[in-house]
Amino acid sequence: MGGGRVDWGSMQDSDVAMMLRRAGHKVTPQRMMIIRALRTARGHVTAGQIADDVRRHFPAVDLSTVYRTLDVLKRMRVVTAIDVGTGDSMFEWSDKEPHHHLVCTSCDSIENLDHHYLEDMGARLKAELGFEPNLDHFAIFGLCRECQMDGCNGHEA
Amino acid sequence: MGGGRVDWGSMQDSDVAMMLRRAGHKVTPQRMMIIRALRTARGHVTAGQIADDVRRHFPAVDLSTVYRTLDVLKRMRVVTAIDVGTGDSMFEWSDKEPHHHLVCTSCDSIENLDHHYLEDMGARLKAELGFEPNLDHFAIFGLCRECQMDGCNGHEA
DNA sequence: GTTATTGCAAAGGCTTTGCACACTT
DNA sequence: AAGTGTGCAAAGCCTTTGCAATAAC
Repeated sequence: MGGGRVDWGSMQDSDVAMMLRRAGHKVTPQRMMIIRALRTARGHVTAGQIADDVRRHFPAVDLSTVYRTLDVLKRMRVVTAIDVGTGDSMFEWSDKEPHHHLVCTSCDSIENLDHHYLEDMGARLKAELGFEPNLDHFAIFGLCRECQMDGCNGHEA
Repeated sequence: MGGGRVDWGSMQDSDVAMMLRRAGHKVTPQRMMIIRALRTARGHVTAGQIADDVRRHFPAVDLSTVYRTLDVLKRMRVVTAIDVGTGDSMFEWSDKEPHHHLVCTSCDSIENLDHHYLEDMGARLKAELGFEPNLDHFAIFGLCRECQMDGCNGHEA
């Protein structure tokens, strides 16, 4: 039972550093900058985007360091990974309410979706099927309002 | 407006061949065997599994041919691709009712989920947010009944 | 001083692409 | 005959891993 969701909303860098140490990890400049990149990103970012961001201040950071740090943060449950099928994973700092993503398959935009849209379904899965869904992060594909208007729903081929 | 879902349920190989031709594609033994592999698979298969299956009768088939054929079939909308985050895509012949997948993150089992579990949510997304979801295929992650029992919900780290 | 972490480089897995030859139409 | 489809090989992309040097504890 994973237990409660912590509110990291007002967390400071020093708090994150302490969490790292308490989890038995070391606090390095690279890690702090990766964390900062995640926290200042307005949403989901790829590992490559994090690396690019960090390199503006710290040019030598390697992608492998980013991936390894993301691994640590995922295990600490302060970062969530979502896979929207674009080939690369997207990562997000989990300081927000549980929420989900509406991915437009035409323009690749991603909007957030409030958790309550999935709650009913989740309850039914558990009650009727015995399946305990992990609804922390969910991606729903389709067409956003604009792309429906544009008629860019091409009958390809 | 993709339009209605055709019932391919009782389709025969010759029907598929005709569809290919009508879509301007050529009917080759490789394609027919790939199609057969997809149709006889009891669920979702990876490109590699299709290749292995086809090679039992036709050893020279290349993975690139499988991928290219899957592309054709996807555009003809007789095959659906789902991404369950395992790194490789899974493909499925779309001769069934729209349905979804419950993916157990502990034992990697995949059960099907009837469409009606998602219908309500889909309607709300459209009505309240203007987002037209594509609910043809959906993957929901979580723990199946057995893995909840086993307590293999490890607090990793 | 110990131990974890980094950067570099290389490998890994899945998928895509270029090209000449073969096959379907 | 015309044109698509195939196999082969190579490349592409994201991600992971091995290793010696480095930095945090």
